Amino acid sequence: MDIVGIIQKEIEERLKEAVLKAKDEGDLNFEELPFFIVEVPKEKGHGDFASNLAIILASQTKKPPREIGEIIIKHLDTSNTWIKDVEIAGPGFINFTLMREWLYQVLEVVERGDKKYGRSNVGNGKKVQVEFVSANPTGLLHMGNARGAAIGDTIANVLEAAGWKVTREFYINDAGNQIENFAKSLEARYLQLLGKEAEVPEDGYHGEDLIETMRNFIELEGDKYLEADPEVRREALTEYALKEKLKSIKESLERFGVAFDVWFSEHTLHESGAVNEVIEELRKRGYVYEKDGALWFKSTLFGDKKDEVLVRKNGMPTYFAADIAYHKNKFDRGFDRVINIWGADHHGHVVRMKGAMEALGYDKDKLDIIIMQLVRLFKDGEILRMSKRTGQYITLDELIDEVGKDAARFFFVMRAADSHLDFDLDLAKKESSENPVYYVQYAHARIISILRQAVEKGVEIPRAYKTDLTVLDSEVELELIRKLAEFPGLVKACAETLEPHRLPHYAIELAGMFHSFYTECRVLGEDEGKQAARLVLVNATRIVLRNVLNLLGVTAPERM
RNA sequence: GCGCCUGUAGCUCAGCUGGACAGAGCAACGGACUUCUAAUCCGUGGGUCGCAGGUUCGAAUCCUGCCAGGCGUACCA
Repeated sequence: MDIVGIIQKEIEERLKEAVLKAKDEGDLNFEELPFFIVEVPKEKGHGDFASNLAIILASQTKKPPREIGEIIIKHLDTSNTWIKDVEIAGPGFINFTLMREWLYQVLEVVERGDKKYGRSNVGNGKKVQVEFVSANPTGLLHMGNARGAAIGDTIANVLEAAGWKVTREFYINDAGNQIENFAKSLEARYLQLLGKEAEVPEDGYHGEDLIETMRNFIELEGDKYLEADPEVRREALTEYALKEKLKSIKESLERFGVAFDVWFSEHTLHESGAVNEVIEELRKRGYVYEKDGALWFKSTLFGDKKDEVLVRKNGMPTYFAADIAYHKNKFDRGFDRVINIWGADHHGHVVRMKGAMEALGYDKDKLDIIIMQLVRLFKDGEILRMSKRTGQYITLDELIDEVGKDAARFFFVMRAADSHLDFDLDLAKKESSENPVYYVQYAHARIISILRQAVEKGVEIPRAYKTDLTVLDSEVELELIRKLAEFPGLVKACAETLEPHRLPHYAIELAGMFHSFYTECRVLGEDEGKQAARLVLVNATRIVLRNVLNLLGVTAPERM
């Protein structure tokens, strides 16, 4: 339940009634009721809620906003509401001050909601698929993948909280050119380890992890592929290496707190004929032509700058063709909505992909593609270029080892996806104890400590509805409750905009307000009434803090 | 060249879809622990919101043009 939302709606209704009544009685003259908002103002001095209705109506009614405001207030019926006071302020805002009881009501709602506080049903049980990370299984996960993992998983969490039925999916690019390069690189390492002359191709994978992989392989299989037909050899090496890489990717993601529901192999799309089928389908629909021996998709029809190759001259379908088949497969599985999280290096792909879906007759608006800007890594004050080819990159595992899962996830989600992210490794290490995530977790640990000691003293944590909460009347206490009240609206907004970065900011603000409260207000040892009310407040804060941390995939520690 | 993203305090970034005097965290400086965890709190300083126009009662937010950075512009993925 979202008290703020309910009150907003209520005020909106009352305002509408007032304005229409004013019109009927000839006090206001306008054609159409314009769109207006009821919001929680940033400034405390502006009341609990505020509306811009009077300002919006100014141009239609040809009256000054403040005068319109007066007229609206004259016709406003505030009976049976929390509204205590209404006034015009600034350029014509209508500010509402509510009876304090609404805040006390919030505590009861938080307590009753408990784990469900913040959840809603705007998704209405519809099916949504979130595809993210989808890293090439030719190496380990790097910082860019890590950012995608944190953002994708949090978006999935938020959608779940908003009532969607979510499937988390990882698309395994286990086909195509890169696999060829991968195979050649593996072969070179294999031969090298067995004392033969061989070199990793220039556009191959130079990372040292492949040496390790081939060492493991030799331990199992020995040198029996030394004299084998190179094609057979490469296939055996690749099969083994892909399995090993995928396993370690899974393990890293698990450590990072990310669990996928579906691991979807690109290879199966080629094998099943799905890729050829979708190409045929596009051909039938007239979106395909041949040129220079290759088969092209007319992506320019959908706003792309150039057409895109589906099948190469050598007869091999491109990554794009397979990806179309994959996305068709997604829609055919009955998802009401499909969300992709891609790195900025794929942004050129967006228009084509949506175009292809349109060409196949799907609703392209059901496909959301979130483009995530790349992570720039700094070490010793210098930019560290990341590349799988050269094997120059910090892995997700190393990141977890150095700064921890919680800090890493929090840090990645804190930045908006479309902002470039500078990640200074030295700083992250150095500041690990000052990282904002600890600030939030510390608030939670402090709360648990209070509650624990209360129990030890034989003090029961009182229920809100049985407690006189009106003794919570200091500024810090009321501010804290206001913050708790914001939470459901925030989760809803994050789900709508697919922008989870507001969650960490909220968590920091909430923790900050709690820390201020903690310094200013004692809980245990106060007179019984005050102690009881504050225990209710502290417990409610615990619930919200835990819930927001859960959404972020960050642990809420009991001790620090 | 063209397309997408970005440009807000010394640094890293928010700014709730156009609202009421531009915020936070680091960093700097000054205070606060015999009392529920000082991984904390309180206070101070710091900004022509890249630049120039435009729309609007009102612009960091929308439009146009510049400037700077990132990414893309493969029969790679």
